[in-house]
Amino acid sequence: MYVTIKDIAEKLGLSKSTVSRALSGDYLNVSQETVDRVVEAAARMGYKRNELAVNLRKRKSMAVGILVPELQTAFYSRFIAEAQSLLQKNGYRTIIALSNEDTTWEKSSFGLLSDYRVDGILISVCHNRANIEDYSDLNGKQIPLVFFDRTIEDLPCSSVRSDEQKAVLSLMDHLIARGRRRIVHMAGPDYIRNASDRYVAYQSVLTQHGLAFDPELVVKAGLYRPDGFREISSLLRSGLFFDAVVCFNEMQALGCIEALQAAGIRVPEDVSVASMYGTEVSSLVHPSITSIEKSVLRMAEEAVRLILRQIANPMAPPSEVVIPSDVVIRESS
Amino acid sequence: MYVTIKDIAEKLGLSKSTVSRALSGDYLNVSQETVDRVVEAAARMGYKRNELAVNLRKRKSMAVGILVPELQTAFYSRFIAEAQSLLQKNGYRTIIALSNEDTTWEKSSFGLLSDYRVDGILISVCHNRANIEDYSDLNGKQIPLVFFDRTIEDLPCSSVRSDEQKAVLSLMDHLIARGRRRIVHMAGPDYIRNASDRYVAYQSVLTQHGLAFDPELVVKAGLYRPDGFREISSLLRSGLFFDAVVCFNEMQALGCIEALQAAGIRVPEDVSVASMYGTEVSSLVHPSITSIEKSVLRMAEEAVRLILRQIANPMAPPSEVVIPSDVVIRESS
DNA sequence: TATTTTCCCGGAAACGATTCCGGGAACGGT
DNA sequence: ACCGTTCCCGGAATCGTTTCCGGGAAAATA
Repeated sequence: MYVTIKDIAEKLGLSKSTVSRALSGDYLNVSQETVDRVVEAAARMGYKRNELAVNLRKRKSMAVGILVPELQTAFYSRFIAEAQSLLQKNGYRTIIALSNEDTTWEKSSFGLLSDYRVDGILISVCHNRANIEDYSDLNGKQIPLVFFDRTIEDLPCSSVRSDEQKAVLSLMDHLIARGRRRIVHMAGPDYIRNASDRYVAYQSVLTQHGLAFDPELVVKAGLYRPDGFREISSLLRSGLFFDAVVCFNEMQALGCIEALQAAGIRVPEDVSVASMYGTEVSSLVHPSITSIEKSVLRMAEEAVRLILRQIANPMAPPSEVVIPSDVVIRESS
Repeated sequence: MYVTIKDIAEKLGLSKSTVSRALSGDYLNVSQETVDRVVEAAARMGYKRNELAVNLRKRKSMAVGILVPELQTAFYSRFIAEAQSLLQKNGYRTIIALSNEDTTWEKSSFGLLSDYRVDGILISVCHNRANIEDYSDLNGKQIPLVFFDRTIEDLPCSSVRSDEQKAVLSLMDHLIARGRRRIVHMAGPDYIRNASDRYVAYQSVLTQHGLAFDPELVVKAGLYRPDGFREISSLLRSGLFFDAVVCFNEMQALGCIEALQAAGIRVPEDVSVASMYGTEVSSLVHPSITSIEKSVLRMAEEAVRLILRQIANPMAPPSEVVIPSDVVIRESS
C-alpha cells in the first residue's frame, strides 16, 4: 500500500541503509550521485516516511502535545494557534488533545499523547478534578510537562500563568476608585491555583484600602452563565447589600448581569460588574463587560520556551513564569 | 525508560509471545495462571503498551484525524467534542489538527495526520483556497476522507453538509413574511460549495415569490466583522435602498448591524438582519441575531458514521449527506 | 610499492509489539 | 502401547526505519 524505503532500495539495487542515509541528508556518508538517484526515485514512487517507525526507532517524535480542557473559550484556541506556530518554527509539530473538563477524558488524552511519544506536553488542567495525584502520575512518566494558565500547586513542573494577584488588584482598584465599597468575590474551585491566588489578593486589597472583609460577600459559584445568575439571584434575595461583583470569568459575569437586570437593578449605575479574563464576547454584549485581558501571545511564547528548554535538558530545574495582564474598562463598571 | 513486554517476559521467564498473548486477552492460547501472573507483573512494573509499535505492526492506528480551519467558531469546537466522543465509543482515538485558514498550514497538518497513519480524516476545508487540486492529491493518498460542513465539489469523497438551500429558503420566507422586499445577499467565496448553494437558493426564492432580482443587492464580502461593516457602509453611501440583509455568518452580521446603527438606521425596525449559522454569540448580543442553527450533533454523527464505513470498506462508494437546519428568530428581524 | 586514510556502502541489530508456525507435554481413546 | 487431540508455549519473522560496525575500493601518503 505505502511505498517504503525497502522498495526504493530494491528498485535501485541499494541497501536500506544507504537509502535511509540519502533521504535523511547524511551527505557525509553517501555520494552525491546516489543521493540524487534516491531522492528522485523517492519522489517518483511517492515515498512518504513512516513517522511511526521513525519514532519507534528514535524513541522520540519531534512533536509536542497540547492538552486543553475545552475549545469554546477563545483563549485556548488562540493559545493553540500561537504555540503551534512557534513550535513549528523550532521544527516541532503539534498534536492537539482535549480533556473536555473531565478527568477520565484527560487521562485518555494524555495517554494518546504519550502513546505517540510526544517529546513534551503543554497542559492546562481540567476543572472538575478531585485531586492532583493523577498529575504526579503523569509527571512520573518522565515526559516534560509545562502547565499553562490553569496550573497545579506543589508539582515540580514548569508553569506559565498570568498574574492573578495583580489582576485582582487592578480590577478592585478600579472599582474602589469608582466609589464601590462592598465588592462581591465570586470564587472558583480552590484546587486551581488561579482561584486561590485571587482569593488571597481579594482579601489583601480590602485591607490595603482599609475596607472590611465580609465573608458573606464571598460566594463559591460554578463557572457558567446559569451559575452566575443563580448565585446573584440568591444573594439579592438574602437582602445583603453590595455594589460591585468581580466574577471568575466572562460567562459567569453575563449571568450576573442578567440576574441584576431581571431584578431591576441597573448596571453599572447601581452595581458594577467586572470579570476576570474576558474574550471578545465581553466587548460584544450590552453592557460590555470590564475585564482583564490575558496576553495569549506572551503565555504561548513562554510556554513554548519552557517546554523546549525542558526537552533539551530534562534535568533543568522547573521554573514558574508569571505574566502580567491588563484591565480593560468597559461599560459594566 | 519505559518498561516493555520483553522486560516482563524476562522477569517471568516467559517469551515475549506469551506475554503479548496474555496481555491482549488471547485466552485460548495461554493458561489462566500465566495470564494472571503476566497481568499482575505488568501492573506492578508499570507497563504501558507502546502504541507506536502496535500500529507499526498492525499497519493501522485506530485513530482518526479531525482537520479544521480554526477553533474560534464554536461550531468546530463542538463538532470536535461530539465526533471525538462518538469515535471513542467505537474504539477510535482522535488527533486534532488545524489549518488556520491557510493552505500551507493545511497541507502540513494533513501531513502530520497521514504521517501518523491515521485510519481516516474528517476535514473541513480552509477558506482561502485557490484550487481543489491539493484535495485530490490528498484523496490520492488512499486514506479515507470525509468532508464536513465546508465541502468540495467534484471530488469522489463522502461529505456531510447542512442544507443551505432550505436554510436560505426559510430565512428569506421569514423576512418576506415580515414585509421585506429588497434583501441584500452577502455572498461568500464561491469555490466553497455552501456559498454557491446559497446564491442559487437566493435567486430561486426571489422568483418563487415574484420578487425582482437586483444584482446590486448581491455583495461579495469577507467573512469577518470589519468586512460586514465595510460592505454595508459602502452600500449605504451608494444610496441603494434595501430593507434586509442576509449575512454569510454571525461576525459579518455583527459588522452589518454596527454599520447600520452607526448610520442611524434602526435594526430591526428599518432594516432586518439575519445570519446564516450563528452560535451562542447570536443570542448574547443586542439586538440578538436571527440565524440558522446547524445541528452539530447530527453532522458529527453522520461524519463519524461515514468515516467508519469508509475505513471498514475503503471501496464503498462515497455518499453525500445533507442535514436540515432550523431558523431561530431573534430580535434583529 | 606498501601503508594509511578517506569515502561509500552493505549487513545486521535494534526499536516494541504481533502473529504464524511448530513442537513438547498431557490426555483420552483404541 | 500407540496414535491423535488439545493445550500452552517458544522461536522467528515481520512492520519501516535508524545506526553501529566493518569492509572494500579508491585515493593519498610514505
